[in-house]
Amino acid sequence: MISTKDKILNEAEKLFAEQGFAETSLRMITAKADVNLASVNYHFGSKKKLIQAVFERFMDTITQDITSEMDKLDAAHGRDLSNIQISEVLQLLKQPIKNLDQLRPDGAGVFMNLLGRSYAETQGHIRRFAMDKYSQTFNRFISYLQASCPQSDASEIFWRLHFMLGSFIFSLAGHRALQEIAESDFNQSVSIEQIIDKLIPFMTAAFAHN
Amino acid sequence: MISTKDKILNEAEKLFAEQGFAETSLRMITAKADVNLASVNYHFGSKKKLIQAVFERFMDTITQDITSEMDKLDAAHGRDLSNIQISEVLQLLKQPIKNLDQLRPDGAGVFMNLLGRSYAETQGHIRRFAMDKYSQTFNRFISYLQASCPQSDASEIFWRLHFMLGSFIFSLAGHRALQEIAESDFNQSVSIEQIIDKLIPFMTAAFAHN
DNA sequence: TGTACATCAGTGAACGCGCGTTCACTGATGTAC
DNA sequence: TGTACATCAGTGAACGCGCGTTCACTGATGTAC
Repeated sequence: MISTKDKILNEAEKLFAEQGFAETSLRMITAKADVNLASVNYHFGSKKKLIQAVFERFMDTITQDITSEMDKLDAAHGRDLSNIQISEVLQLLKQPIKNLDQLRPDGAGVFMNLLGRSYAETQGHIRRFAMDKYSQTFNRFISYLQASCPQSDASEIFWRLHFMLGSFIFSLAGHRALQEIAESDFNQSVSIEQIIDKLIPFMTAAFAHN
Repeated sequence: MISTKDKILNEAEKLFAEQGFAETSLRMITAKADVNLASVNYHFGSKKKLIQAVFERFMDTITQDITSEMDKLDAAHGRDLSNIQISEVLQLLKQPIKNLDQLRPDGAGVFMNLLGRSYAETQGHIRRFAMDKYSQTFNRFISYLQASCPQSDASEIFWRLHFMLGSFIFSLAGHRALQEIAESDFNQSVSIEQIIDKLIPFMTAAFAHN
């Protein structure tokens, strides 16, 4: 039996991604989840904390997967990362994103939507919380990026990483609209995986320049 | 004297960009603009139409500027676009974005914020309206991109353009947060123009690959 | 094994509040004859 | 030039509605002695 808490989390996740945090009311969530309205405040305390819990569940999964991919990379290079390739570093993101997509229906799209909305948030309280909790994984990933781009200094890597983040969030969060256009204009049906497979070489070339 | 209608537009623009559409109430806007609450519905009909008007004012400006940059490019190449460079095509975006920034305080950030929020919108009604009204400029820009990337077919250009859009929107809409991090972590103060100057070569390299 | 009490998961109804919108109205300016 | 009427820009107050949150309560399960 799926618990009331998880029922709420599951429906909240979908609705937040589809409509945004402010546009989704607790009444919508509890109606879809078929639970009592007051149970949200019972289990989570407030709407704000529910948003954070939804975000955290996704982030925990993906950081774990990214960490295990980084461990694999370490093993493959025998801890000597001096001749690591950017393509390898970016490629490491693929499986974790694909896993998200299998974890739940349209998981990758939902997560990227959530991530984008969290960044757009007024007082960035999710961003700050994420920086705290996930900084270790984040910084480790940056160190691989630096190892593979010896020509770029730390600040340059920082900017490029965020340019890349923008592309990933924007094109995966809005993948449905893009897929529809690709379908109608070019008669071409493209999966999430294929989008990632276009994104990674595109970003690899961008990181490699200079 | 600045008209009531413009006072509303000016304040709405700022508040929408800072907090989002749903989070900004007509009462906040009219209080800041120092006009009567009912005047929003008098001049615009509804909150939804006000959002559209704010968006349109920015889009009209930037499409006009982009068009005139494209005219310049035509003139420089004597209408023969066969050996046009990607760097030229992307560079053409710089001045229009800079103009936005001078048009109003933090104009570029505000506009990119609005653009991002419009894309995230539930039923994409702004996206559809924009496609209609600005498709001519949009398609013309795509044709330059295609001329400069003869190795890529139309669908490939389409995907790359949206990857780029994501980077621009994400990093300019969130430029303040990024600037703060760059300041504190690298002791480096970066202007909007400098961000664009990092973005353009980054994207140029990405477009050029294959 | 039985009783008493505590904790947990959940519920139904109500709370006050801020929201977008509407409406009847005012006063200034423009137009027709 | 004067009068009548129409249009325009704006206003103050109220409308009903949906929101997040709270509260007193229930019933099941767990724990202590």
